Amino acid sequence: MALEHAILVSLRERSATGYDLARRFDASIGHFWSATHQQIYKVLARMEQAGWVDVAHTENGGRRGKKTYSITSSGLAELTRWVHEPSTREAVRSDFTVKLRAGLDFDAIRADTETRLADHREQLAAYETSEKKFYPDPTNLTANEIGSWLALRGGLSREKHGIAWCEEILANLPHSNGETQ
Amino acid sequence: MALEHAILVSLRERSATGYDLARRFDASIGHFWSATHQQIYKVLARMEQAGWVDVAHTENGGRRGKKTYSITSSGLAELTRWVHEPSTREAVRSDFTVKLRAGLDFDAIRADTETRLADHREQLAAYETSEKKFYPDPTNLTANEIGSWLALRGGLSREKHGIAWCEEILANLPHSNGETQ
DNA sequence: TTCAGCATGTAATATGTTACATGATTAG
DNA sequence: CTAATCATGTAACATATTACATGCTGAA
Repeated sequence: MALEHAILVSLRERSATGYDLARRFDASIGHFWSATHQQIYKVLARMEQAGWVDVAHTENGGRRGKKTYSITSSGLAELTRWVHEPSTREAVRSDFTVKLRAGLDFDAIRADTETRLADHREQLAAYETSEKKFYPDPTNLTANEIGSWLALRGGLSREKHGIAWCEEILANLPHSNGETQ
Repeated sequence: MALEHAILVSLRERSATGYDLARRFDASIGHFWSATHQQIYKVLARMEQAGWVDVAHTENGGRRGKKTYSITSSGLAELTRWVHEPSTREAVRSDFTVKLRAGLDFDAIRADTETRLADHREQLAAYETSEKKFYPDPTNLTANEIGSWLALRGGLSREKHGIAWCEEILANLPHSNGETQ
């Protein structure tokens, strides 16, 4: 139910094509909501029907024109309504933890954990760079910036937790030859 | 793709009916993989077709008998195969963060954050109780227990991160009267 | 001219949620 | 007898993934 709302948040920052949105979902917004371009196009069509977004067509001779979407007042009203709903608990689905819990091949888990640890470190470094670049003085933010900064802080915290957990796993996992039953 | 595998892990610990599994997914396994009974029944039927589980019917005069599922050697082979696959990055989908990023009504976000903070604290306390009860001496675990203990440690870490982030939000969120644009 | 990036989508499939439905057993 | 828990499912709908498909533009 929330891809719509993530798109509205993004369009409120700047109008965009479906393609632009897909790129944003690969980068900034993707840090807390993931979506593919196929899903985005489907949802945009639905949102247009609902009147939450307007479309500006750019005809360019060729067959298919570019479509630039922007948020309408009705879209903003919907976003505001939704922000007032208490948020649902996120469903936890971690296949990594299922694998860990299986206790079936600690060498495979170890390798997997090392990959994840490297990922987390890379992501943490990217967030730290973003924070320095966009929020060098967090004591002095506009109302608009605070939400984005706190979202970024959540990402930083999440990666740090992920790193600490991976390190704990690596420190405690015994070595094995395949099955450990 | 992993509900099957979460079920296999659970059945490997002890055979169960769909109903039993649903309860486990509300409790222990649910801490890292959530599923409803409807979804579990659908997937169990598919797993039976695939030969990953066996069914023992308990006829009890009445119309519908109880079905007790247990893992087969083929199911264990599949689980082992899957554990060796590198795990996929979990798709992040946090509607709370989308709301935060929207920057639209900090009082609503504050209330939401307080609810989440209370949830996280409750969950952390539950994990801490579990740890004391089931793993009083973590330096002395069997191979089988280590995976479960590390999964629990991940839960503890996740809740601690959640608490710290909520506290940071509450400390930094300004007060507002509705729209803050 | 070829390849990367821009730009839009359809189709098939998989997965998950919500609402609805049934009936047995057990504890108060 | 009545309510909770045990136990199994169907149906409709919503959401997301994967594979496929098309065509333009600009740089090397």
